[in-house]
Amino acid sequence: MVIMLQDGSEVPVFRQIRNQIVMGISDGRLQPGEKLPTVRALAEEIGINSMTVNKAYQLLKQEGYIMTDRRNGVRVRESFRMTPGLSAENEEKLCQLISEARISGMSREDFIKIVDKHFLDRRE
Amino acid sequence: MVIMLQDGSEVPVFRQIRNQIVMGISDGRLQPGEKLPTVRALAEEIGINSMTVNKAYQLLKQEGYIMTDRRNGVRVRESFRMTPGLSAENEEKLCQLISEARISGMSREDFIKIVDKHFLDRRE
DNA sequence: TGTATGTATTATACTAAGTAATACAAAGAG
DNA sequence: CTCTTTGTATTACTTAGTATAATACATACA
Repeated sequence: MVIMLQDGSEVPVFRQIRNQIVMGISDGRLQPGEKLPTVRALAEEIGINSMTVNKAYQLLKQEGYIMTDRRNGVRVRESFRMTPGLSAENEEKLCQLISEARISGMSREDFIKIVDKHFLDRRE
Repeated sequence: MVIMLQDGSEVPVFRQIRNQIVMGISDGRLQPGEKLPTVRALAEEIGINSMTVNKAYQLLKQEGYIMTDRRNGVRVRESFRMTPGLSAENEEKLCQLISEARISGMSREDFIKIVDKHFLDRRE
């Protein structure tokens, strides 16, 4: 899977990497057990420092999305043991999103259309 | 409307203020044309520097949520001339939220329940 | 003429992000 | 065994963002 950095973004690089890998897992571009690039390979590929890639991998590991092994490299976890639902932080973000959508005059139905567009998206 | 700061949060103070005011407008706690506290009053109320409050107000003004006047203070705008919908940035955030929800095993229906909970919430 | 308003300026301190250069432990390949 | 590649740890440095602090200014109302 290709990682594309948005250079003018206010989102830190390590977090952009983390986010794109999570989206890749969600939509099937990254399969369970699939091997990810090494920290050095990915760093060179996108032209950043390898410690920044390591930071992204550390975060993903801590969140339970990937597993790291000193010799085997980094792989997507086979099974995710998470309780289905939104984290408190994510529900807060969603609430904020909805507030701005409502003020703009967006309808509930149009909002759900966007939700469905992303929820049903799969590219496996 | 009472502004409550989360001290251990990674979200900057000026952005927490901005977010809470936007939510207040959305759910009706802040009415169109309603006067907001002065930068100095709000700063003292929540124990922060007045320039931090000013930064939040500047952001809200730039986004079209409030109007500032040198003598009249700060007021919620009477009408919001925005095109209904999500900004590109917000749709990206929503896509990210949904990815994490899907990986956790959350169903589309349960996600929409949370959406409705916030979309239908009004306290006017 | 007060005075209270948002705003501008300057300085300082702190933290996070990112880079850079190494070094180390582990495990497979030869 | 040695060599190489892996993730990881460490240290140092730069840059940018956040927040505070102390003023000062223009504006407009009482």
